[in-house]
Amino acid sequence: MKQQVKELLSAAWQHLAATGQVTGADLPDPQVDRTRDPAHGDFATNLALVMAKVVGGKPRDLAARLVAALPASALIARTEIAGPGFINFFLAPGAHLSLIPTILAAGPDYGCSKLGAGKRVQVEFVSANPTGPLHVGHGRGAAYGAVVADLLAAVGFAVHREYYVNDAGRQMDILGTSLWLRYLELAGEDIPFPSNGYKGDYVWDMAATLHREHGDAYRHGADEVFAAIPADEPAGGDKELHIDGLVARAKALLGDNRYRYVFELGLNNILDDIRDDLAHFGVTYDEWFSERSLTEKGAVNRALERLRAAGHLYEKDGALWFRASAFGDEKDRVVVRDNGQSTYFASDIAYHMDKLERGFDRVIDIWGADHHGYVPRIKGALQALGDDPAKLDVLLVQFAILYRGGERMQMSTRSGEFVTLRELRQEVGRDAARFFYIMRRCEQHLDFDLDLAKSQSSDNPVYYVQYAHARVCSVLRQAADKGLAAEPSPGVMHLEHLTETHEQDLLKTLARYPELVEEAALGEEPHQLTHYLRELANDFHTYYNAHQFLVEDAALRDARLKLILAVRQVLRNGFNLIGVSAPETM
RNA sequence: GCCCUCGUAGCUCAGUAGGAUAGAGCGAUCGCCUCCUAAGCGGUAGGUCACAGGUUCAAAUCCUGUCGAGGGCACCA
Repeated sequence: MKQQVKELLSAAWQHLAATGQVTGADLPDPQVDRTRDPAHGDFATNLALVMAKVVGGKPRDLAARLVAALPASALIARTEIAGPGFINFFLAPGAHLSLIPTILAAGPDYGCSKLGAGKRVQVEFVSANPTGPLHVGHGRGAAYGAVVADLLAAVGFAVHREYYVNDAGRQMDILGTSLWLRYLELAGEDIPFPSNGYKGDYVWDMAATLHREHGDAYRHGADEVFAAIPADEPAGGDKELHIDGLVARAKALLGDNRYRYVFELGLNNILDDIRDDLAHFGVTYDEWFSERSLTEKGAVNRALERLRAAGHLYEKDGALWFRASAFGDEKDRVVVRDNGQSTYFASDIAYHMDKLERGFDRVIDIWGADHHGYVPRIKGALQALGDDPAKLDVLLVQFAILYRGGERMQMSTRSGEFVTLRELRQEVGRDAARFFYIMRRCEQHLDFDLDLAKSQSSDNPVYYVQYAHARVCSVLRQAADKGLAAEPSPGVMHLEHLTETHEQDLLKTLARYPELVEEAALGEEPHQLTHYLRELANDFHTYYNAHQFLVEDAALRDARLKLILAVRQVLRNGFNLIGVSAPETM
C-alpha cells in the first residue's frame, strides 16, 4: 500500500522532471508515512519540504505541482496540501478491501518478503559457557536472538543460527575440577571446596553419576590432592592461584584419559541440558560451534599467523600482544599468555575470521551488555586481518531484573543461587516468558514482573493478545455449529459490506503488518511485534464489543467472518515470529 | 578518571535515518453484559520529553555541555 503511494509520487516527479518543471535534482526514495492524525489522511509525504531547498522554490508550490502531476489511481480518493508543504493522501473507501483475499491466500506467508534477496546472515546468540544451566539473563538473549533471526528469515535473508560453545579454556577446567572434587567428597574424602569452584547442585548431580557408575576409579586421597596447593582466599591466600593449582593437580593425578573423561562428562551433561532447555523454549540452532575445534583445525594459529605477518603482534613481558590500540581499541590486548596458553580473545579472533571465511554477507553477534567493552577489539582484529569490520554487527542486550510481589529479586551467580531459565519457564510458562523478554527494546533494562506474567487477566499482554485469537476461533466454532461457516471460496466475498469504522480501522492495522515486519527486521527490534500484536488485538476486541458477527444477513455475515479470519491469520503469523502459541481456547 | 547505554504521564514503557496537536498499558476516576468468552469495551484526568545552550522552515529525535541511573575499562570467560 505504502509502496504504491511511493510509486505514484515517483511517477509524478518524473513527469515534472521530463517537462522541465524541476531541475537540478534526482528523486530520492520518497519518504511516505502513515499519518498519526486521520484528519491528515492515510499517508503523508514531506517530499516537497525536503526537495524545495534542492530544486528551489517554495515547498507549497512544489507540492501543488507534484499533486497536479500525480497519475490517476483508483486507490486514492483525494489529496491535499497541508501545513508547510505536506501532501496528504486519502485512500478510497474500498482501498483496503482487497487485503482480505490477499491475506487469506498468502496465509502464513503474509508479511514475508524477498527484501533480503537470499543474502546469508549469521546470527550467533546465547553462547553461554557450558559451566552451568542457563539463567534468566541468558533467557532474554535467547528470546531476542531467536526473534531477530526469525524476522530476518521472514524478510528473505538466508539465516544461520549458531551457538558458540566455549568448550576450551580455564572455566571449563574449573568446572571439571569442581565436578571431580564433589565426586571425591561423595567417595568419602574430606574436601575443602575451593571458593572459586562451581557450587551449584547440578555439579553434585554429575559427581553422583560419576560415583555411581565408576565407584572409586577416580578416587585419590585428599592429602594427595591438596599437597602443596597455594592457599585459598578464606585461608588468606589467592583464590585464583588456589583453583589453578587444583586444576593442574587434577590433570596430574588423573592423567589424560581419566581427566578427559571427567571433563567431557561435565561438558556433555551441561550442554545437553542447555540444548534441551532452549528447545523447550522454542529456540533452536543450525549449528553448535565448538571453540575447541578452532584450535584443533589450526584456526587460532592461522589467525595469529596472519596478524603476525601483517605486523600487528609483538612480544612483551613474556606474552604475545595484539596491537589493538592501532585499530580503535583503548589498549593492546594479550593473545598468548606468558604461560603459553592462548587467551579467549585469540579464539574469538579465529572464530570471527572463520565466520567471514564461511562467506556470510553479514554476521550478527548478540551479547550481554556487560561485554560491550569487547566490541572494539573484535572489530579491530577483523580490520587488522584485512576483513571488513562493517560486516559484523554486535547487538547488546541489557539485563533482565525479576520482580515478585513488587520486590526486586536478588540474584548472585557467585553463590550458585540464581533463577534458571528452566525455573522461569516452569513458573510463568513459555509463552509469557518469550513475550515478556522481547517487550522492551534490547538496550532498555527489562523489569520482568513475575506476578503479571502469570496473571490470567487482560492486564497481562500475553493473555490479552492470545484471547483475541481464541475469540476468533470461538466465533468460527459457533458459526460452524449453526451451519453458518464462512464461504470457503475466497472468490465469493461481499466485502463491500465492511463499512463500519471499526472494520476500516481493523483493515488499516492488518495492512500495516508487512511494513511492520520489515521495520522490525531491519532494525532488529522484536519489541515492535509485541506492540503491534497488542494493537491488533485491541482493534479486534473493540470490534467484537461493538458488532455482532453472526448476523442474519448472509452477505454481511460472510464478509465479517472473512475479516476476522484475516485477523486470525495475522495474529498467528505474529505469534509464530515471536515464538508464542496461538490457543484456540483460553 | 576514560568509554558505552539510558533519562518521555504517579508506575512500566512506545515514539528518535528531524515532521503537523508527544502515544499506549497499568494505576486513578466515571460508565458498558436479556447479545458470538466481561480473560472484553468506552469516556475523563494526568507532560517544562532530566537540565542548559546550539543547528533550521521544523528538535523528544541531530550537536555541545551539565546533572542523574546502570554497565565496562584483566596475561577471566
